[in-house]
Amino acid sequence: MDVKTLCLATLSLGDATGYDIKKQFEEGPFSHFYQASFGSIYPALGTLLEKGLVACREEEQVGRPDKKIYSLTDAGMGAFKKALQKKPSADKIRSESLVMFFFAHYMDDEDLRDVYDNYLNCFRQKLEFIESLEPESLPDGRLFVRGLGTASCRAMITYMEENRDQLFGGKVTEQTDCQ
Amino acid sequence: MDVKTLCLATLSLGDATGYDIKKQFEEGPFSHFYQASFGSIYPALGTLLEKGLVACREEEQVGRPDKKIYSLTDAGMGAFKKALQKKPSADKIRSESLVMFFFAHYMDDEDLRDVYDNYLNCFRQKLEFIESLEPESLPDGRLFVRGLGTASCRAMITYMEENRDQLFGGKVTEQTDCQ
DNA sequence: ACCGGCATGTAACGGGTTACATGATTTT
DNA sequence: AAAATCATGTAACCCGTTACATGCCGGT
Repeated sequence: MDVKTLCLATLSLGDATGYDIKKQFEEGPFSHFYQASFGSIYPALGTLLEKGLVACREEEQVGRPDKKIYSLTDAGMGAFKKALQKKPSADKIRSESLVMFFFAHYMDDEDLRDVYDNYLNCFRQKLEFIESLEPESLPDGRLFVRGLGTASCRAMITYMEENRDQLFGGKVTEQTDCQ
Repeated sequence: MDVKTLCLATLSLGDATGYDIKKQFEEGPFSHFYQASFGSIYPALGTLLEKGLVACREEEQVGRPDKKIYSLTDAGMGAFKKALQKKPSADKIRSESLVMFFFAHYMDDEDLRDVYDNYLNCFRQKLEFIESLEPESLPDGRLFVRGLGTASCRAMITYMEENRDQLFGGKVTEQTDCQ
């Protein structure tokens, strides 16, 4: 699933500019399982426009480039639904933090503690964010994804909190409360 | 963290050929959080050899190319430890299945059920595999990673089983037991 | 005075995947 | 007879990130 398809997906939730789409990738409900940068989004929107899968209306602005508001065409919606029919590929995960935990014995205690604190914090923030999405307003699929997100974040947080000592190999390490 | 570093990581667990390393990426304990193909591994090993970070001894074989068994040099171990000191980047996740659940309302029930069954199965298999690694023989870090893996797999499986109906929007759908 | 947010875009670069080329041996 | 496993490697390609270019406005 490439950025083009993800743009269609985002636009199915409402009209948006390239800038908006980028923001949705880093702050919106997709942020957990997908990300993309300007360098891929703008060209993608251009291609989609050529193919007639999105429409574009320009809104003049003073002092900054005209806003190009994209919206999904019927053809675009069709293309998106078609993309959803393909067998999904397996999840692709790359976690440098897990690699570091895996090789914890080669690391300084201080570095390891930083990685641990940071990683735990990530999940706490992610959880907080996901929970901030009001469940009442979500359609079934999004509710399900929300539930999966909270469930797995909670599991990670709980395990990390309960097994902190295991990672630091029984050595007595001071808590890093501040920071 | 690029393939070169991951090759060093793999070799720190024992000598291996390019072919072995590939297998470890798809079957070994890394498979959950990293993957790589021949097209990246062989060139990576070549570069590492040039830089003196790995050594290579050849073993003649009949009927197939000579086996090139790589091992980590002291310099290689040093480079790997250095790589572990860098601040890890955030996890990168791409899950087409989650995108599909998110947009479940645009999908056929049959396709959706396939995606659901498949995804659930993935986690069951992953869990089974992780649990097959004997905890006694693992150093602390690997034990911790193993624990995180089981915890998050269990959470996903449980949530999916308990909320199956939610995804299918209350519609009565027959179980797909066989297949 | 400077930084962050808004807003678009391009070009260079990096990195990895896919597919190809080769070929014996074992399993189905 | 076909497919999978073992074993290496290359080249074309895809896709995406990073960095750059431009420029105003509002807040600190």
